[in-house]
Amino acid sequence: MSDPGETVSAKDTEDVIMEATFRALSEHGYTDFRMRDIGEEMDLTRQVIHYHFDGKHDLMSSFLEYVIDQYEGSVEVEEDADPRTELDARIDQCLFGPEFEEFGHWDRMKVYHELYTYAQNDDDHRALFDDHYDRIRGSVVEVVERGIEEGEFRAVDAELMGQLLTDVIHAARGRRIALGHEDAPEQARRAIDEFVLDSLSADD
Amino acid sequence: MSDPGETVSAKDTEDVIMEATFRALSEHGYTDFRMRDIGEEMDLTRQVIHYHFDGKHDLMSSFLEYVIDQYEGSVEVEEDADPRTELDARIDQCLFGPEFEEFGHWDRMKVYHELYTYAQNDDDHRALFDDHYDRIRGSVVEVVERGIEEGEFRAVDAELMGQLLTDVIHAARGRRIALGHEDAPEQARRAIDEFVLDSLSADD
DNA sequence: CGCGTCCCTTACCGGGCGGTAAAGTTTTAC
DNA sequence: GTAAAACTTTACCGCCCGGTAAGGGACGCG
Repeated sequence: MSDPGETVSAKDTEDVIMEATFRALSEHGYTDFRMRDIGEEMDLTRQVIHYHFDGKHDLMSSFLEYVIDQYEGSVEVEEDADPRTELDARIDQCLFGPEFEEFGHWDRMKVYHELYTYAQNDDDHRALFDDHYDRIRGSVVEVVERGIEEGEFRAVDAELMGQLLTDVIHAARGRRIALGHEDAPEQARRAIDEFVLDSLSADD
Repeated sequence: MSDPGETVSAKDTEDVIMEATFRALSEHGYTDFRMRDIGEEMDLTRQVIHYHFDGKHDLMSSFLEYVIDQYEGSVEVEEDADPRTELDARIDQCLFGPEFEEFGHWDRMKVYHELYTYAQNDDDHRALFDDHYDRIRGSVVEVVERGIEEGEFRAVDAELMGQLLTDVIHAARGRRIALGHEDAPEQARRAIDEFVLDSLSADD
């Protein structure tokens, strides 16, 4: 049969490995994470990994791209809304996940943030995150710029504003994950509203 | 001789081990960090560690306390200054280090941030960081509250403001360390000034 | 001196890790 | 139909890590 739903292609198996890697990483944490753990998270034996990937490092590089692609693919914002609405939507999505508190969202974020910190010791991984971060920040900057053009926002330094917002979002997520502050995202949302966006509106 | 500068006390050795641990961690990164690396960073053999500490985990717990104590001990702010000045000083110290760009400051921060992220997988470590974070945030909140009382700041939610500031600081440091954005602390400083503290002053 | 205590070293080990070799098994190609 | 190609498994290995056992030297105290 050539039914792509039945036959097992290399791509399918690689996705299975990626998801198993994600689960293993999520359960054990980066430092205690072993190749064997991946095997225990899927129906295949752990040795298939060496057929599809060239060792642990290569696997992690591919996994990092997988995670980043998934993150960026999950962002859905209607771009024709007015700037303030779009900005709110983007912030909410970064802080609370695509579908508010979707199951597994914080597990994914936990892995994401762990990889982010570890990336400082690996130039390739660092570059991947750097590009990714730039795209996230860029999308926020664009909205701010549009808001300024349309006269809805004050004429602030859009780059700086975008940077600040992304930083706050990132910190709040990190705090929820690393310290267990479950209300960190909501706090960040309030703080952004009261102290940052408040001064952004054009009428003052 | 009972000269404490000549005899080798347990405390001295433990400090030597702590500093060697710091260097090893700084060079190899948390995940590739081995007990053996500590031995290579000091004149003693690595086995002495097992005399002073009860295994790798116990060592890391002690090291975490050591790092946190050092961090908090390095904070020096004249508390009799007016609120805005003290707030500025605290922010600068968190962003740029005790003595502006003191040598080794960012190496220490790198280790600090790595431990912070890893703490999510260890309840004891997480608790240590949680308390620490609370003290840092608390000191910022206090200044804000004082500023409000003295009429220098608007009557904002001091807790929320303190949280926001600490989060921004944390994110900027993390970005400099993990992504190599050397100007992240300066950007954060500007953003805080222009978008946050600007709206904090009482006259508006 | 001699004995105990504290601190450190030398030598060694068991276990578990990532990785490989070779033998299936299934799918594709002609 | 059959041979090659693609994929997976079983079995195995060498290395390196954290940890321990045993001993040696320096100091304190009788």
